[in-house]
Amino acid sequence: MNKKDAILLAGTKLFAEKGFGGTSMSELAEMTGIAGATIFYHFKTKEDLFLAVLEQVKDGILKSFDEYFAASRFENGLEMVEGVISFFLFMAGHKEEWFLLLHRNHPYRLAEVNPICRGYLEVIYNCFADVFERAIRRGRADGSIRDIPAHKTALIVLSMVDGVIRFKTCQLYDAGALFGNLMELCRRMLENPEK
Amino acid sequence: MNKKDAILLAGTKLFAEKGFGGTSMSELAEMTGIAGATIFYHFKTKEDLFLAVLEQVKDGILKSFDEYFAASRFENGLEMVEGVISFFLFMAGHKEEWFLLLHRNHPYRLAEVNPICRGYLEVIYNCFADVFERAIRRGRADGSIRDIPAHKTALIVLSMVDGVIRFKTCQLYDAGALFGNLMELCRRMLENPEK
DNA sequence: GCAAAAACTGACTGTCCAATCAGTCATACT
DNA sequence: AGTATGACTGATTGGACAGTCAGTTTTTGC
Repeated sequence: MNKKDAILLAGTKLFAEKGFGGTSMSELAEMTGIAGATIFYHFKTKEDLFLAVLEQVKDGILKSFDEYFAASRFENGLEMVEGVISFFLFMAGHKEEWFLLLHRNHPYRLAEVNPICRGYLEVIYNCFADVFERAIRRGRADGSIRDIPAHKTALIVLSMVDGVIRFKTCQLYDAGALFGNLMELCRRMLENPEK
Repeated sequence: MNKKDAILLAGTKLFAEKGFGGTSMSELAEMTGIAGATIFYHFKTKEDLFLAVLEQVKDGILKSFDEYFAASRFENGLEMVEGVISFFLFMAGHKEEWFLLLHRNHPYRLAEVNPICRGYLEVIYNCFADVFERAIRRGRADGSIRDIPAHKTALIVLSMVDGVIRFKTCQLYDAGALFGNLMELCRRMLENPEK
């Protein structure tokens, strides 16, 4: 593999597991078998590397959702919400390091002073909120979801799913065991009783 | 103020804002006007200080809920759930540093190897889950909440509230603006339609 | 008032780490 | 074959940091 990609790969893993402050460049060098100075040849500073990692995560998330929607069909909006929730939980299991990274505090601190970082985070969370919002709008149009504000409701559903994923990655309890309940509660929260 | 308490106070603030790795003992010393060595007189290591801070947070949370329940009366279980959610959000505004600390990754990493830390976190999250679970059980008994598993539902409601708080402390969007929607969605999720 | 204990401190140490730099190696083009 | 460009590296540097220690000041008990 390309050394630059190897650094990004190891960087994603380390930043996700140990955070920005907890990761040392020499550790990263040792892990990849690449000389320390080589990392600084490809990435000017540690922060630059972090931003490159975050950009990759952003691209990965956008691509994943694109592929998911390209391959999926839904009966109605409510089923689309349920599908998106399942996909979120699938992704959280499959790409745990993405969510570990996003559940750390450092990206948000950095975003306060670094517009590039802020930009990446905005794209990621806009994507997250958007997929739910689109599903809710569709559900309202087809009558499967009752008359509720799409954007705000999308943010709350996102918070809920994100909260469950965080509790799982923190090993506080198992999200898998809650899957069925989560779906049922979401359905009850959104569904149109008149239909 | 007692120097030990001043150290704990500043420690809570710094660990919450900058994390364990991002906080330096000399910074803490400078902030409090206390000599660096004095901190190590009261707390053997940086980790010891962190545990003491977490213990204080734990005690504060338990005390807050005790006081809240001592001062509150609820018509039924569903209203109790709503009251608890409001109180959570109130606390998240009032004691932001507690939630910043709990939304960091370090405590959970430390908990994997340090049983004292694990103990504190368990007490905190058991408290959180318990208050919701009690409310749901009461609601099921008085008929205001439909027939759903109390513990699992409590965990999901907790995830949702915790998720909203996290999004707020990360400055991704404002929890206040979602308050009304959150309450309405929760009510819809739990309420017993037969009543 | 005094002795013992507790609280506190300045100066220091060894370690670790981000970043630099001068220079080597591989590749591509002429 | 020669050279220019990009990829890579070992050795080093300067600063920051957790933790120590020997000694001073303050508090406590009598």
